Amino acid sequence: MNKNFQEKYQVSCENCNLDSICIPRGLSSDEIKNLSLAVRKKNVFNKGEFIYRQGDKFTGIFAIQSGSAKLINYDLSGNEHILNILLPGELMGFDGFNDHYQCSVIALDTLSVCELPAERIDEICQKVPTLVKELFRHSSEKINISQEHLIVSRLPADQRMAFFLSDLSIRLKNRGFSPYEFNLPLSREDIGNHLGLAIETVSRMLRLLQNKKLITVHQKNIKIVDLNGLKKQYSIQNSTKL
Amino acid sequence: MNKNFQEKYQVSCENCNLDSICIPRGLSSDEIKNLSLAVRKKNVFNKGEFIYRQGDKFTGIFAIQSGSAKLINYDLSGNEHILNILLPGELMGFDGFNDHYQCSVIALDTLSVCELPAERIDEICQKVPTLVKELFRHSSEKINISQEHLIVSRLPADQRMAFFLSDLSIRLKNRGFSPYEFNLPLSREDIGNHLGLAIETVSRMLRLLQNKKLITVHQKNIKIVDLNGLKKQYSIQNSTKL
DNA sequence: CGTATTATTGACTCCATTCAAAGATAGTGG
DNA sequence: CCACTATCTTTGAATGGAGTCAATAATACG
Repeated sequence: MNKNFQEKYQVSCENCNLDSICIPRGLSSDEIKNLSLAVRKKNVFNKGEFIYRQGDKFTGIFAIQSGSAKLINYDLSGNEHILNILLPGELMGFDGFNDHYQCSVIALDTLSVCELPAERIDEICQKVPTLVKELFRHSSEKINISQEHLIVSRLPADQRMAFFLSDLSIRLKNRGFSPYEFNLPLSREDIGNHLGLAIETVSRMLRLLQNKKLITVHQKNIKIVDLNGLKKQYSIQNSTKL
Repeated sequence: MNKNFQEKYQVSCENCNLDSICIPRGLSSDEIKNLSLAVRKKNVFNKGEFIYRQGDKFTGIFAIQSGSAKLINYDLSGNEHILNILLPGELMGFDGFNDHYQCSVIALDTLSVCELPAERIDEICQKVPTLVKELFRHSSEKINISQEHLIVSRLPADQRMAFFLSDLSIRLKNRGFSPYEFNLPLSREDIGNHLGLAIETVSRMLRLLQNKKLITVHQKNIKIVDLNGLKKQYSIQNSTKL
C-alpha cells in the first residue's frame, strides 16, 4: 500500500468532526484507525444527483460528511415517497443489505459522503468485532425512526408539521448547527410529500404555527421561536386514554 | 455439556421446518449446526403475554416457531400503536440493538419462540461470519417493511385494508399455510389501530371488499376470493403521475 | 338465559384535499 | 433597470373521505 494509495483512499475518521454521531460512535481510537483504513475516500455529489438508486446492487454504507439528502422510495406507479431527510453524520444504505438497495438517496445540496464498502464490511467486522455491534445499533436506529414516522403519520396535519420541525431542530443541534434557525433544503411540495400533506396544507400549517408564535417563516428560512411549545403541539396528543 | 443440558437448551434448527424463512435462510448445514448450539430452547407464551417489553434491556433476537404476535409501540401518552403482525418463521428484536427494546411484542395466541441470546451473538458471529450477513439481511428487511407501511398509510382506507389482507395472505402462503382462508387473530379494534382506521371504518371496508366479491368475511374468518383483484385494489393507485 | 363485550349500520361533522385564483419569487432578455 | 415569463407559494371556497356519535345487532361469557 503506497503513499499515493493512502492519500487517495484513506480518510482518517479523526479528520471528520462527526465521530460522535457517525459510525465510530462506540469505537476506541485503535478501532477507528482500523475503520479508517476500510473507508473509501469521500465523494462529492451535486444537488439532484443520486448517491444510490433503488434497485442498484448493494455497494456499502454511506455517511454524510456535509450537506443534506432525501431518502426516497418509488412505488409501483412511479410516485416518489420522501421517507426522510438526511443530515451530516447520518448514515444510509441499511436498506440494501438484501443484495439491492430498496430506496434511493438524492442530494438536496452539494453533498460529500464517505463509504464503507460492502466487500470490506466482512473483513473489518472480523478485525473490529465491536463494529458489528455498532452497525447493528445504527440499523436498529433506522428501524425505530421508520416506526416513529409511522406513528407520526397518524397525527393531524399541524402536529405532523410540528414534529417535523422539532425533529429537524434537535438533529441539527446534535450535529453542531443552530437549532433555532435553518434553511429547509426542501420545496413545499417535498415537505408535503414527506409529511403526507397537500402543498396547500403545508402552507396553512406553517402559517398556523407562525400565528401561534412557535416559529417564523420566510420562504425556506425557518426560525424556531418556541421549541418547547412546538414539542407540546404533538407530544401531548389525546391525553384521554391514560 | 451433558445430555440433559442439550435436551433442555439445544434445539436443532433442522427440527424446525422454517429454515427457509427464519435465521438459517442463507446458511450451510454446518453453519446451522453452529447456530443451533447458540439458540436457546423454545419458550411458550400464552395469549396476551409479552415476549419482550419496550424499555427492557436487549436480550436477543427471537424467532416465532408457531403462533402469532403483535409488534407494538407505546407513545408518550401511553397509547398503543400496532406496528405489525408477526407470523411463524418471522424474527423480532432488531429494534433493540441500541441496548433497550424500543417496542413490545404480545402473543396473539399460544406462541412458541426460540431465542438467539445477545451474549452469544458476538461469539457465533465470529464462528459463522455468514450469520452476520444474514442478520443484516433480516434487519434490512425490517427497515423495508416499516417503510412500506409508511407508504401504505398514505393510501385511502379501502386500499389499506386490501394491502393488509393481501400481505397477510402472501406471508401465510410463504409459511405453508393456506393463503385463501385464515382466521385473523385480531379484533376489529386492533385492525383499526394497525391500519390507522376507526373500527367503524374497518367494518365498512371489509363489507366493501366483500361486496366487490374480493373476500368473504365471517367474524374473524377471512376467505380470499380474488387475490389478484385484491392486489389491483391498491397496486394501481393513481396512475396519473406516469 | 341474561349480561357484557364486540361488531355493524346510519346520520352527521370535521379535517384535509381539491379546485380556482391571486400573489410572490427567480430567472431571462431587451 | 424593467418588463416578461415560468415556477412556486399563499389564500379562499367547495368537495369528499374518514371520524364521531348514536343506536342496533351479534357474539362471547358467566
